[in-house]
Amino acid sequence: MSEVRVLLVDDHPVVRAGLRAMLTGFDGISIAAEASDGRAALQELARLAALGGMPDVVLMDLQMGEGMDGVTATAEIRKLHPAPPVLILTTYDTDADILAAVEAGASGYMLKDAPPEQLRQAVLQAAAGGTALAPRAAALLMDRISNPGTSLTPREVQLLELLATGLSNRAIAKQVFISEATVKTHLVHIYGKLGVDNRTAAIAAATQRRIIRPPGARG
Amino acid sequence: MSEVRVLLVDDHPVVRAGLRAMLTGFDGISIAAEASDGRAALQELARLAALGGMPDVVLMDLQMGEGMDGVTATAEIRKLHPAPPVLILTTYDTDADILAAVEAGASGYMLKDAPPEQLRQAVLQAAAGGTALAPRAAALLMDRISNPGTSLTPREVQLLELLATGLSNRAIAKQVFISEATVKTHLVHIYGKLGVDNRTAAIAAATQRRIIRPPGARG
DNA sequence: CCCGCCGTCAACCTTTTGGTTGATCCCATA
DNA sequence: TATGGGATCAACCAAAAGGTTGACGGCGGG
Repeated sequence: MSEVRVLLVDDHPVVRAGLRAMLTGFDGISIAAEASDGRAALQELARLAALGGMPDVVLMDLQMGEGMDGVTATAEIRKLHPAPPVLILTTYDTDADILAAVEAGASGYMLKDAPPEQLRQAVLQAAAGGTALAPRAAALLMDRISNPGTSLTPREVQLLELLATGLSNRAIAKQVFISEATVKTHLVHIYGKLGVDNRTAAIAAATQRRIIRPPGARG
Repeated sequence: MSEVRVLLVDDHPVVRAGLRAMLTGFDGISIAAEASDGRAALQELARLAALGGMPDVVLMDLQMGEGMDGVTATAEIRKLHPAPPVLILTTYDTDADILAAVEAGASGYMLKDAPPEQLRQAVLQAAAGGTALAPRAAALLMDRISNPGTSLTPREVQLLELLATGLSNRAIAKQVFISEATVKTHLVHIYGKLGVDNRTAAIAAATQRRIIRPPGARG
């Protein structure tokens, strides 16, 4: 059987060098190409496809500074190409990241602090059409199917976004043409659903869960 | 002249592999040892010191999961050993991170997305007793000496970070062992400097200006 | 040596939030 | 049609935050 060819996607040269060194050190794995963000990854895939040398697996970081992020890139790949499974390799294992990646169609979710051997297994697994999940990712998905979970309504998310810009209740009320009382009612509901008891904690929680974007987020 | 010997400190095997591959690829740089967190780094230094083979520079990540973080480790190194300069190599370039690192006695502050050549220069620079700063870090420090009055003090930045996690004034006070009155005083100063009049707006402004990381940006 | 900034704290007052109860209207759907 | 959830609002009270004034010790630069 031929080698498993990997497309590396990570914005840090250092990390790409590390993955290249680590993966090429394994039998049966080689690097097909590298990209520094999601858009570059799509271009690489198009280029490789034209050459008839589609990679067997895409190893993708989630957070990528300025460029297209990993979730978007994963969704794009899934939309455009049937072929290469996407294996997420990232630093964080928060619910939001894991769920977003899985929803985007990732075949696996691994953490960068995983030992090399686990990484090798995951790459081979994904290339073979299987899935590879870090323990916490697996646990989360199991938990999610048993607990549907109370989610925020669109209106609540909207208020949360305004909240995060630093507006007072009165200012929010004016902005969306409702009374201050209604704003407070919404906020109480939001706090309850997020499990917090004040507005700053709500912003922190909502940002963490990617319900809203961080104030001043770029891209 | 002999080689510059580097102690790598990063919790990710992949990143260490990348740095090792990259740095050993340069003439005049070699890896003395590696450590996966601050405590391990201190132990490595003690071991190397006993062998009479102190490294010429410590290349340290700031965020290190479970173990001792990079700022603490840097401060410890500065306290215990006169010798090896510490060069920070990290993902974020917010004021908070930069200030904390410089205060802890770091000789430089570089970002992981820096091109290899810049990294090489920085390592050599630091090893030679100089400093190496990423553009944003340099700009920040310049700004602080030219207009001292308008920028936030380290203490204020620290409170701002706690603020962004959703803590109440009382909780912040307990966290940093000061009175609630002092917290309020600091907040008033912060609001003034940021041109806002409440805590959520302060978080939004500080995030936008990259004084602090977005609430819930992990790592 | 003195002045200014930083960090600390207290007392006081006003404004904003948080939390509760209860109510109306609309809309979907069981 | 009945039931429930979402969105809206009011009144009320308690708690927290915002704002002001004043004060004190330390430390560094002029």
